[in-house]
Amino acid sequence: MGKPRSPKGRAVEVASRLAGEYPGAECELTHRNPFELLAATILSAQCTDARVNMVTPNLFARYPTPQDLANADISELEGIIRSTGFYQSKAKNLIGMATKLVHQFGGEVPRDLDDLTQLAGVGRKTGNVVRSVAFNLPGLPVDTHVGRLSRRLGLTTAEDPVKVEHELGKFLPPTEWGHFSLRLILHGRRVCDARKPRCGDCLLADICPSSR
DNA sequence: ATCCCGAGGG
DNA sequence: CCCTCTGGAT
Repeated sequence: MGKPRSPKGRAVEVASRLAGEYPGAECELTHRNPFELLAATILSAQCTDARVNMVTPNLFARYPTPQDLANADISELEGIIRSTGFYQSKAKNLIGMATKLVHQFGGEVPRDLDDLTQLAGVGRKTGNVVRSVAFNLPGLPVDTHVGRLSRRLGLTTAEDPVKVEHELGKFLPPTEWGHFSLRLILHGRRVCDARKPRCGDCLLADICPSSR
């Protein structure tokens, strides 16, 4: 098969190869329900999944339901999530998120992206994670990895994550968005590192404009 | 010094 | 558009 020359052609080829390499790519944030995933994803801002997974067992044990989290003592909550960074704003956001869940969404995590992004601490990336992972609905989370790899691979030139999301979305069917995002993240962590990409070990090197 | 599954506020 | 928020790992 010839080298894809267009961004769309490359995107389709990248998606196909990554699906072969990481067939069972899953969200690595520990969670048992949509509420826990939502909380874990809020904590994941500028923080590794591994670090989030170190605090969430305590968090979920202490605040099992939106009602419990809505009533949390903010100092105690800050202590539990402190090591994930940005802990003051994250604590405030978790309480605000849970409060809105209780009072405006009947204690349930909404599925609509516009509803999700109304919640404190929930932006487009977090909303799309919850939609795609918890509800198996169309959602293309663009985090730092997805943005970086998409640009290196020549799938987009946009820096704005929302623009990246919309450009990538045109290249693939909505049913594949979630897995594509997960696989780019996994590949970004294992091979296409932000500081020292290991192009020699990359299965995409022959179609990557940035490979050296 | 730079990066990690960002989001809110000015 | 910019800035700020934060700890931990490399």
